[in-house]
Amino acid sequence: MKIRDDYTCPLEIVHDIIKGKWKTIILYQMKDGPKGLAELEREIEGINQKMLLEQLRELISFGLVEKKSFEGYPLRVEYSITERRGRKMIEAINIMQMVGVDYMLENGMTDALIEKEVLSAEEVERLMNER
Amino acid sequence: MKIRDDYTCPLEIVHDIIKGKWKTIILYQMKDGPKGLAELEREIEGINQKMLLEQLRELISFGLVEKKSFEGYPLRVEYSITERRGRKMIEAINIMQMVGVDYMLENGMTDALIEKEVLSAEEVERLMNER
DNA sequence: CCGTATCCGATCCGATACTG
DNA sequence: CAGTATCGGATCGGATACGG
Repeated sequence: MKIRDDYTCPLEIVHDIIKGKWKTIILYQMKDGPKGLAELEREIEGINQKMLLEQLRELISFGLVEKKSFEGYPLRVEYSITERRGRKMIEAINIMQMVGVDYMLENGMTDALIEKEVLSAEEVERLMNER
Repeated sequence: MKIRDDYTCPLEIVHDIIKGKWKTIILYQMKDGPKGLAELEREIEGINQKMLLEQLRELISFGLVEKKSFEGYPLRVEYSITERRGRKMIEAINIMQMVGVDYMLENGMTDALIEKEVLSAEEVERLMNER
């Protein structure tokens, strides 16, 4: 990943930070605590190891994720959100999650939300009534 | 832009909604009121008309932007943030803007922030002290 | 379980030319 | 001022194979 030095505005940097299909999802998955690599790969539907490592490396280089390695076997590595910038980005991702949910509610994708356990049937019900 | 129907989570949709180099910047530029096309093109450094129209079309199709055309000459069109989903996304973008600023402060890009009038010299000073 | 390397099609995006 | 069409290089992302 090339780090440029001619950014014209902060949002251009943020785009570099979270661009790609997986970055926000990876961050969101780590919001409740450190995760191992295999764990992330299991929990994120459709990702493969190459993409996961690639994106994690970039997130680390931008100071949103920290990596901690443990010696000995079995090998263990923990990836986690950084306290300052990572946490802040999670705030934004939480809002974006709401926007995505809103879109899904509007477009009759409620079943998917319940199946994937993003929301309970009751929560979907409540949100639909609020709209 | 292809609209898929097999999204596995809300954030995957959001990624489709704001992906690309320009979407967040375009939205941010409209946060204080409707904008014409030429106006946006002038204010967003580095964008060209083709990209602008392309991205606006996608933002409209996802319900984040509205377009209003006026009859007669000179031609006039207004693009604006939608009240529900667009406004919500602006909340997230505001936070992302802060993350970008934080990154710039940490990496000695303060001059750029002041030059582009993102922040005043005083605000930069204050934020640097907070860190 | 963790990480690296390569290949290759899909897409993104910038330049440019043209219309109402 | 607003919008469309096309072309080609750069980048992205999925599959797959291999090494610590």
